Amino acid sequence: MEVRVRFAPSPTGFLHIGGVRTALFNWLFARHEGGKFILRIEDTDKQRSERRFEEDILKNLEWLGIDWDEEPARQSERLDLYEKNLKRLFDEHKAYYCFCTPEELEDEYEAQMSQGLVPKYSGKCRSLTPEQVAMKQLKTPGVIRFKMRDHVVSFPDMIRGKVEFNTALFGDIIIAKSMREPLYNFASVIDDADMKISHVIRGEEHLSNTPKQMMLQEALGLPTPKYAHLPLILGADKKKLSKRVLTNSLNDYRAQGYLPSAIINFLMLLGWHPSDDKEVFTVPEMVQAFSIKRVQKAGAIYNPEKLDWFNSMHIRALSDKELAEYLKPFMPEAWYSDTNRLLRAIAVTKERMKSLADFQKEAEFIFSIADYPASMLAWKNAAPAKTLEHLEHVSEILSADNGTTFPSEHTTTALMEYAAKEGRGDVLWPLRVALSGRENSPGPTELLRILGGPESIKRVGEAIQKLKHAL
RNA sequence: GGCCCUAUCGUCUAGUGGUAGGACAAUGCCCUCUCACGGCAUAAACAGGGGUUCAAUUCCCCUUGGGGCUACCA
Repeated sequence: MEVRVRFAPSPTGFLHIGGVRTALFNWLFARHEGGKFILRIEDTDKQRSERRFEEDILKNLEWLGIDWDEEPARQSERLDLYEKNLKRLFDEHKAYYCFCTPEELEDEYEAQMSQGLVPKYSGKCRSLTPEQVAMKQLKTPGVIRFKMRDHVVSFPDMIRGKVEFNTALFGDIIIAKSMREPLYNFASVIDDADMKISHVIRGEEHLSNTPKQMMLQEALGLPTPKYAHLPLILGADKKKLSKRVLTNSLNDYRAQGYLPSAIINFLMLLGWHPSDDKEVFTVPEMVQAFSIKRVQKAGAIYNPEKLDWFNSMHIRALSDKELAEYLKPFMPEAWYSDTNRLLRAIAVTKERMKSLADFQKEAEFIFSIADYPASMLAWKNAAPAKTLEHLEHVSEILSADNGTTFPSEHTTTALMEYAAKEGRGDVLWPLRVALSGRENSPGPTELLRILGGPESIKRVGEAIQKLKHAL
């Protein structure tokens, strides 16, 4: 049997972390098995569905590298199919119209609860068909219910093992608002069958929908796919990361400088673990290693610090050139004009970045030095006059450099010998501050290499002037 | 309330019928002119109670904790 899975988001909000995780596990499963990954937009809720959210979902999946097979389907464009199946249910007396008002239902439920019963719809208007409804010309819109057969449904969940529900506790569920307004449980069942979905991999919040959907499958003579219910991703408060909250949108992660592969790597390890202790994966390695057997059962709390770590690991795994491409939106255009200088800047800041957004502040001084106080040039309690003397000597060494690449080995050696003689801190600290204008920066030799001879000599000269003014 | 799922360091987790390993975070030391990186080290967990067993973190039951569902959302 061909493996066909689907990701079926409802476009009622921006793509968020939880959605990505569901999509990811489906995608990894499909790619690992050599199957198909189908995208289905579940936009039956006309009030809340918006086209911009759908576009956001597609755009971000694409950005993450989660690619789909076949043209994405939209449920709002498949109403004929649902209507056909709804008619069939009516013909076979398995569905009926219900005109109870919410108030009536609430009264009924309360009465049941007061008797210690489980509240459920009793099915008092069980026989109305669409024709009768049309004839009656009722004013209230009504809903379509499915006659739930009392039955103990049990199914093997690929992650949890055997799961059992008693459908007698559900009552007759509402499957549509009208013949052309299907609801989730119904539309989803029809589509999974129509699209020949072999495995339904979804969040645990759907676990209790499964028996309802299986009863619908039974009533319509449709096959039952295999089910796998993923543990939920929880926030620090242990509540599920809700799609209705606007935080955790992928757009935010993208804007904050997270790499797609880092997000995917992080999410994969949230609820899944390989058989060894490997943690940092490339995407092909993830596809290769994934197995649904090793998915966790309990919910996992989302830990942003570990995401940062994955991001820094994935940033380092990139070549300088690749990183430059990713960095493009995170730097002023001017920085991009000198490719060689940019690449050198990236090389030296690469392992200092937790996110792409860090690049600008880490590399800023390379492109233009900020003003700094003369006092910053002195190492610890060194006398300004002494610091000046060191810098002047360093300037002489640098100016004498006539090698092809700066700094030449001769220059470096001279510098280090001088530093060894006069005290490393006393010489290297002022040089480094002169070159970077900052208390914290990469080392002086690295800086000389990034900046090149003329710029280095210029900056040291400026530092000397600063000291002279201060004296 | 009912139904269902679930339970190893703070967090993500490995693991086995013979008392626990990794990672992130934290702390300390080393490297070092600073920061970052790196290296080394420390602290840190089997929710509780019953069984089964020579032996239980591991198997079973109960309790407790956490979560999900209980929509004319998905």
